[in-house]
Amino acid sequence: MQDPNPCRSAFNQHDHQNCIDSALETAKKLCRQRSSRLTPVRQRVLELIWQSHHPLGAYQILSQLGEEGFNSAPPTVYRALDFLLEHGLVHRIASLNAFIGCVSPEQCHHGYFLICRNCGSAQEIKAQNLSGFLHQNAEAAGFKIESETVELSGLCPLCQS
Amino acid sequence: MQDPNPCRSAFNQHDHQNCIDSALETAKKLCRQRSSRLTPVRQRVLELIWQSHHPLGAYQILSQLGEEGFNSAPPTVYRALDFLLEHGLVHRIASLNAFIGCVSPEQCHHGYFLICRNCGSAQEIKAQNLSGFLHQNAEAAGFKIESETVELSGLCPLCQS
DNA sequence: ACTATTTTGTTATAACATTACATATATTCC
DNA sequence: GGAATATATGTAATGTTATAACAAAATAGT
Repeated sequence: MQDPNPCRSAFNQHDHQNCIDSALETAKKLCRQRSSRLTPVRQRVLELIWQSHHPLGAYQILSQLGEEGFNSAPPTVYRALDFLLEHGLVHRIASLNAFIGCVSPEQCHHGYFLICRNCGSAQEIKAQNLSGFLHQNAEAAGFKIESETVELSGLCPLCQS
Repeated sequence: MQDPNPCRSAFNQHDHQNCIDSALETAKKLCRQRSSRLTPVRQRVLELIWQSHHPLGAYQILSQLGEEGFNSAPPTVYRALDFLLEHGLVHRIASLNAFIGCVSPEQCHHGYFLICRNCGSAQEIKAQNLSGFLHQNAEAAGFKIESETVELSGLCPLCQS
């Protein structure tokens, strides 16, 4: 299956506008399919998140919304984020209390992340067999995994030099 | 190498007092070796954390300290936690904003966790090859991992039935 | 147009964490 | 032992992240 979103390269130069456009198109398509409403605030929050390679905090998003004339009370942004999370359009990064766009909202329900501690950029990775490996280990303890949080912090290629 | 702490079974019955005692002895030994001071507050925080199989939030710990006559302003507990974290005696679980004892403070610098969404208990697991696997995947992206957050949420054996 | 559902506005507050500066307690070295 | 230094704690205020509760508005289905 082909990935709909080219953005697997937060650490490399690329035309990110493509990623944003692609993410929005996918979001619209999914919401149409599910007859969910991608309202103006929700769409704008998704755009703001995609425009950055740094995971964005809720209050960063909120202040942007405020500048653009949207309502800027916390529930506004948290509701939009809840919606986007439920639809798998964004991920929450627990170790940062921040949000990042999901590169394959049609399939994945978890995300594995590389997070640069120096420049703050983050990239979702595929790690094909990881889920199976984790489930295997959990099974040994009789545990049934429902959601996976894998956040790897360190130095991105650029920040190593 | 033998594990100094028997507590690898938050989801099973066992004499947890042994785990607590063992953790405290190890902590004292490590601090002696490093000429760090395991002061009364620090030790009490470590005990409180070990007494629970549920990861404890900072403010839960704080209110316990308060009841016992310790100072109960936030910095008190956060300082103690910082100390314990630095020495690898406890882990922070990012997805819960909570803290849990480390079962092998002499070796491990990361922790992999199974967290029951129903009863709230959490268990650290070994997952031998996981770190290597993660590093391999990161390397493919030119990324250098420094710390690993792996938190697996789901149902523990007891809560599945 | 009427009704039910969903979404948004608004106010307040809960939960988690840090800053800054003062005070006290240990440790070191003479 | 006593002064100087380093480490740890006390205290007040504030910063940051997230939710609760209820009212109003917009939308969808009939």
